Amino acid sequence: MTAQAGATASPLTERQEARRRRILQAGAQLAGRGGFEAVQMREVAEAAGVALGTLYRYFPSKIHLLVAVMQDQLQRLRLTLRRRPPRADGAAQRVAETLLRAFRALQREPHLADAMVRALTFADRGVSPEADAVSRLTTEIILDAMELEDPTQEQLCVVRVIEHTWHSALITWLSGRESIAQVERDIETVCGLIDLPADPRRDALM
Amino acid sequence: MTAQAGATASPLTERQEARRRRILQAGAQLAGRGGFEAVQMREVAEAAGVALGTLYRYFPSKIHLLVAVMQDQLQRLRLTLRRRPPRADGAAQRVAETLLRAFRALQREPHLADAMVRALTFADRGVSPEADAVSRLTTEIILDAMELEDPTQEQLCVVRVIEHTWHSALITWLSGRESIAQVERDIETVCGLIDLPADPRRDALM
DNA sequence: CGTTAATCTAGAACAAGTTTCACACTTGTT
DNA sequence: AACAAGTGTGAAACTTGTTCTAGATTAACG
Repeated sequence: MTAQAGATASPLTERQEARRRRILQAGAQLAGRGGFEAVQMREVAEAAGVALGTLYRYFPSKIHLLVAVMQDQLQRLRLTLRRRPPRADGAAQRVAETLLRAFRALQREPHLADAMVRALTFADRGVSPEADAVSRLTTEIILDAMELEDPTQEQLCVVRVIEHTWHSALITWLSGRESIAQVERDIETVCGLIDLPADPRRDALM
Repeated sequence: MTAQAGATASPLTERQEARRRRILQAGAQLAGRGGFEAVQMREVAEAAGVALGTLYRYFPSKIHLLVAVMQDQLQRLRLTLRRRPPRADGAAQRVAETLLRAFRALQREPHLADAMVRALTFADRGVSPEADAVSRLTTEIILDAMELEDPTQEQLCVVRVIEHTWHSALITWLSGRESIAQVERDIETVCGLIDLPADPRRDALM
């Protein structure tokens, strides 16, 4: 349990910030070729110019490292989306467009996608905080697309289901069990939940 | 690539069938305590009374083994469901009831669930056929609950999305990021897709 | 039976994630 | 400047999945 894990820990000197960034970059680069298994901790350490022990001080496991890479990529995606938001009408359309755009981006780097998504779904309780950060980021990206200020419980639940579908569809695509077209249709299908007419329980909770 | 992998390979003698069964049982038992990481191949081999090399001849990796365990459990679940099918009215309700029942069963063996689900989502292209078998079984269980003879493309797509949600929700529950109640609501929410009227084409997304 | 191929066993060896240790380097404090 | 605490380094060790090898056992077949 190192201190750096949380965002609120000791503020990291400049050199440390640089090291962290070099490590993330090395990880992403190795992941970009070869995927999950090509990210070998010894190689990451060497490529980043740090000792193995140092790598483990910054990221206590390979999973932590790759989840952090994913967080990084998601933040980047979010900026891109802020600059060029989806313009379709209807929340469902905009969410679908957003995820399909993200999917297309991942198709350009399938190995990187493999490493990140496999790490995320393999993460166990020890990586909860970091995996949760990724989940929150994803949620925010979807809520941004919905242009929703104050989501209800039901809406949050729908967003969760969309996220589930997103992650699991990526997994099946990456493992060659589902085609790109199928993933796209899955995404469109699950986005249909957004427009689902109110069911009885909704009134009670609003 | 051993021959036994496919179901159509050489028919396995009685002793071999018994060995295979001992291995699966040993795997399930170790998984039942300790989860994924407690399933150590040396221990599985010892508990099953076979040499390590033999274990690897029957199951070419730990992932293969655990996916096979999952297949076994799913077949068992299916028999149970055949004997006592869900009786709610409405396909959506019956599917939800089925999955909630399965979820409750998994809650009784969370470690086993952990091992199986983690193995399934971690499976890469090399385990495609086996993972696909699990997927087909799950699909059939859901279709059984829907009491559907001849599913349309759209219905199959909805079933896929339900499966995605099911797997990913289990993952988040197992890693402590989502509560039992949330998983239950996710399942009920995604089952809402079943009753959704077939929607008009929309492919002008970019 | 005897032979031959396949299978099984025991155990060593290898690979990659993780831990540990002894030592050097920074950094903040007085 | 001196020192204490924390941080980084390099290398070795440890763990567990996986592979390999040499010999014993089994099964199939003449």
